[in-house]
Amino acid sequence: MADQERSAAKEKFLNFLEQKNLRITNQRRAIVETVFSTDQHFTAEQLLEWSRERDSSVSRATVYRTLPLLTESGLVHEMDFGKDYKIYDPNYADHPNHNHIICDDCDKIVEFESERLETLENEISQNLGFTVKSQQLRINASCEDMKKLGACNKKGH
Amino acid sequence: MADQERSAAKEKFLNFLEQKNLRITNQRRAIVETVFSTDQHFTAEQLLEWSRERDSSVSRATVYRTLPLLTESGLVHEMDFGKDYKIYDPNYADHPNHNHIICDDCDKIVEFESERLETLENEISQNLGFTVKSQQLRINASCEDMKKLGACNKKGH
DNA sequence: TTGACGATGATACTGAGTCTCAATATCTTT
DNA sequence: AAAGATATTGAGACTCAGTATCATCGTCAA
Repeated sequence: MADQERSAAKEKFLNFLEQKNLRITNQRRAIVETVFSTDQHFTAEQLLEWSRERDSSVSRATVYRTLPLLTESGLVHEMDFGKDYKIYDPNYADHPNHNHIICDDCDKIVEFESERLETLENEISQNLGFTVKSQQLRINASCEDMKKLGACNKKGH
Repeated sequence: MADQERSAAKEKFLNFLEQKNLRITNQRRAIVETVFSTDQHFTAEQLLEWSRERDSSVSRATVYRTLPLLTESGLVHEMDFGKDYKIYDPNYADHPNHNHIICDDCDKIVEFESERLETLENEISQNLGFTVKSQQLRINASCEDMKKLGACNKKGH
């Protein structure tokens, strides 16, 4: 993500807070700066750790209170890959409706978008009497790298 | 699910246990009979409760130990809809690779299958250097029923 | 019947996420 | 700048699905 996109996202979130009559506190600033200074997916606990490096007063409660605001603003995407923790994507505004392929062997995550997929989803939903609000496609797969190395099956992890 | 399919699934699971040199205990029998006497999706806690109606000696630990065997056997499908508990589908052997539309307003869950979707998934994965092992598409939507009632937004739940 | 060992229930534990509440920070009004 | 209204905070208790432990029990083959 380019620098100007990062500060744009930060700006948008601060506006979002303002619109909702929510206050811009030092802790929220530290969290938001952390979120939009990386392209990586992260967990709530990681966000806590990183935010504390900027402002040691940031608490677990505040991180968990701020995450729903970030997703509500549309700038961050919450994902559940069936692990016992959620994963957040700070790069969401730039490519919404993207999906994930996860390599079961090496945990590599690749994102992709597909208009044909979206069209198909809308078509199927309409036939069943629904209107799509959001969707999440997860494909678990094995990747070429792993096949070249032989079936690794997480050995050595 | 027809009666003969139920007993077929039960039979298959008992064979599965035998093949793995695992023992057929009263508790496992109670759990398996519970699983294959319903078409409904269920949680682990529900399965515990229902199984105890058949055999009050069934413990939470045994239910949680048996669920991985049921999914490993391919007869039951484990699903994660982003809630803090998992949902199990005892009807999996009859229609694998099916997907779900969930009404955000009334929690209705509808299943569907689509060959076009499968084809598209394989195509996309191959282009990115992956081979599909499994997939899960979840569409969150609002259903016609809810729209007729006006935007309910979970009021009254 | 006996012995090997897989399976069991009770219960302690884990860990992500939520809730509570007294104290504090922010913003507005004056 | 001070005060008042109230949103926000951190610490820590709590929740709850799921896991681990361990002494005891049940199953099956010999």
